[in-house]
Amino acid sequence: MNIQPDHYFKILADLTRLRVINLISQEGELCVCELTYALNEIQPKISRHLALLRESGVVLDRRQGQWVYYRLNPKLPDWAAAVLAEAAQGMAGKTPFSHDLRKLKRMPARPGSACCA
Amino acid sequence: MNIQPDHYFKILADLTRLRVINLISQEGELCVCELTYALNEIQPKISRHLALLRESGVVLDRRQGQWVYYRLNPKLPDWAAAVLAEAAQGMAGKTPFSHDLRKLKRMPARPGSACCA
DNA sequence: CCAAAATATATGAGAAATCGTATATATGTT
DNA sequence: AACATATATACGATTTCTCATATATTTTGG
Repeated sequence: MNIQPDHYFKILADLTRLRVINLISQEGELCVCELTYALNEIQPKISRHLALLRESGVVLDRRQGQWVYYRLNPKLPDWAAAVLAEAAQGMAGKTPFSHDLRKLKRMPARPGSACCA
Repeated sequence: MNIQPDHYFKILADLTRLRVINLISQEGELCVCELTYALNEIQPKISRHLALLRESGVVLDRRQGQWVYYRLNPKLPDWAAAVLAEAAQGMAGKTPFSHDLRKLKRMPARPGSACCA
């Protein structure tokens, strides 16, 4: 994977995308409806931002049944992955980033969760 | 200093500004005419981008005679400074970043240089 | 004080990014 | 097949960025 720094920063220069990346980094893998719920945004908005992240190679997607799960691309260049790690420091404890994970945890009937174990 | 990650990435999400930051990081301090020469851009364009960097607190300026020198703000949050350090890795060896420093070195009559020692 | 050099700002135009709404596609269920 | 859920995309409108050109400000040298 190769990416120009200015393109990469353009990708990160959006609040919704940063929140998505932040949540995905913390959880490993999330589907669209989880992100939609956690960020309290409408689905097409989340989907469009995920499409941009996918097309630019920042995230990978995987369909499982009716859900599509997104994860970080492990082939990101080292410097780009390091930028995300540093950004995580900047987001830690700040609104709205810190609220997103808590909201996610409170989501009823999350797709992966054992609802009927 | 405090800065929201998404705002910070917006600031970095421009090729001209990244080139400016990259050169300033490498040289410590540069005036507008040096940046204008090295990047081969018109002066108002450089000046406007520097104004944005100054207003957002990423760089500081200092007037010395007819020249205004710009340097990185040492009070950048740790994570923000670290992002710049990682970005430098991404810029290393890539066009146009790698050309800028060489062009600067070839600048005739650089303001700080001892032209008449 | 006047001219030249360095820098900053104002302005209007064009390009790009983002958004909400509507709609299309894919999957699972009955 | 019909329907519901999850996700993706198309579209037009609005906002935001960036730019080149023109002009203002500051400083130096005569």
